[in-house]
Amino acid sequence: VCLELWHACAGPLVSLPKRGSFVLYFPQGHLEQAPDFSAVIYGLPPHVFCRILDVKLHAERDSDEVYAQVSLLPESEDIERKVREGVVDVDGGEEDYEVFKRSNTPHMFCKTLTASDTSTHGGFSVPRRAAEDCFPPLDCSQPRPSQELLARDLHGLELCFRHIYRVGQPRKHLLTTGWSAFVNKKKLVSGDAVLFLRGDDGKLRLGVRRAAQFEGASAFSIQ
Amino acid sequence: VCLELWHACAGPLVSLPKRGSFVLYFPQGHLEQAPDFSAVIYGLPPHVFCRILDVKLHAERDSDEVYAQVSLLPESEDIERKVREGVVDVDGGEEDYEVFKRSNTPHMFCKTLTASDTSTHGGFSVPRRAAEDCFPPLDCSQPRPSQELLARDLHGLELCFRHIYRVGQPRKHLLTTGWSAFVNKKKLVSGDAVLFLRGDDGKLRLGVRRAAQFEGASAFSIQ
DNA sequence: TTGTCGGCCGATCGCCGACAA
DNA sequence: TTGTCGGCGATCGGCCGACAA
Repeated sequence: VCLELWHACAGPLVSLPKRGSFVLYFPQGHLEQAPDFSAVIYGLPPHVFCRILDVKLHAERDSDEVYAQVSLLPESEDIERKVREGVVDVDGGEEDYEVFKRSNTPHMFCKTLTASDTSTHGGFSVPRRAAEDCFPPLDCSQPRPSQELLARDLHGLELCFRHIYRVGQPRKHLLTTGWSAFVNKKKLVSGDAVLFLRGDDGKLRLGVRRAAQFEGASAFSIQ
Repeated sequence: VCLELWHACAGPLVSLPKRGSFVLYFPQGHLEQAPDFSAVIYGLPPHVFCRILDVKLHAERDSDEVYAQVSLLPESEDIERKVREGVVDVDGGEEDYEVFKRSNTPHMFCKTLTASDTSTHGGFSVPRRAAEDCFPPLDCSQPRPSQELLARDLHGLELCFRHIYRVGQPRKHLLTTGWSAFVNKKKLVSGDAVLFLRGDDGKLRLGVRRAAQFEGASAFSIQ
C-alpha cells in the first residue's frame, strides 16, 4: 500500500519503528490485547530485547482501517549490552518516514464529512484549498468547468468522481457523480473524514479516517 | 433460538446428539477443520470417550448460518467399559428432537427462490400450499384480500410483509411490500431458499437456507 | 467560503395485469 | 398453479440554484 496515504490515514500520532532498529517487546501487553485468547503463561519474561526485522503496512479489506505487521527477532543479551553501552546504535540507519516527509511534502487535505456530504441529497463540498492543492486545475474560462477525477484508495482500487466548479452564485468546488457511490461503498457517515493526497507523480490518492468507533459498532448500524 | 426453526434451516440430514448421551470425540478431526490454527500435537489420543454436557443452538449473526455448540466431558475408562457392556445406556434418556417432531408437526414450507423472486421487479410468489398451511387465512369475500404478515427470524428479528391474494386472472398468493427489503437484508440470491414455519402458538417464523456456497464467497459479491 | 435547503428532472422501484409453461 | 414480462405510477436519487452562517 501507499506509504504516504497509510501515514495520512493513520494520523500524526502514529509512528512506526524503523527496520533494523532495536526495541523492547512486552509479551504480556500483547496477550492482554487479545482477550478472546486470554491465557496465563507462567515463566513469560517481562520483556524481550528484539531487532525489527520487517514492518509491513496493511489496511483492513472491509473497513480500510490501517495497521502494521511488525516482525521481531529476539537478540542475545550480548547485543543488548552493546546497545545499552552505545557500542551498537539503537537505530538501524534506515531512513525514517519523518525524514522522508520533511523533504517530500505531498499535497494533502483532510475534511470531516458534514450531514450534507453524506446525505443522498447532493454531493460533496470540496474545500477550496483541497481542490487547488490536490486536484488538477480546471479550465475556468469555460462557463461550466468540470473534469473527471480519478483516485486510488489504500487497496489500489480506483474511484471516479465528477469535479465541477461554480454552482450557483457563491462559487465553490463540488464532487457530484460518483460521490454517493463512494459513500455507500465505504459506509461513510457524518463525522468520518476523507483525505485527498496528490503524490509527486501527480496521481491522486483517497483515504478514509473514521470517527471514534466502538467495539462491535456494526452491531448497531442502521438497517 | 427457536428449536423447530433451527432444525428446519439445518435440514433433515442434520441430527444433534442428545444431552447426557455418550459419544466418541476425535480430536484430530476437529483440528483438521481449523487449518488456520493447524498444529501437530504429539501424544494426542486418537479418540476420547465423552458425555454430552450441553448442546446449544446458534445462528451466525451476519449469514444466518446455523451451527451448534456441543459441550463434552471426558469420561473415565470405567464408565466407557460399562457403556460398552450395556450396564449404562448410551442414550441419556433426554427427549430426542425426532420424537418431538413426530408428535408436534409444525406447518412448514420451504421454497427455492426464483429469478423473479429475487429481482427488484416485483415481489415473492407464495406457493399456494405455503399460504394455506402457514399464513393466517384471508377474507376472500373481499375484492382484494390482503393482510400484514409478521414473522420472526432465527435471531428473533421481526419482519413485516404485505400478503395479497389474486393478482391478475390466474389467482395466486404474493408477498409484495417488505419483500425486497428482506431480500436485501439477508443478501438472498436466486437459488437460495426461504422457510415458512407456523408454530403451535400460531406465530410465524421465517428462515433461510442458502445455496451451496464456497469459502470466501463474499469476496466475489457484487459491489 | 461552505453548509443546507427548495426545486425539479430522470431513473429505478415496485404494484398490477397478461400470458404461457 | 406459478414463473416471467410489459405497463406505468410513485418514490427517491441526485444535479442545479438560492440563501445564510
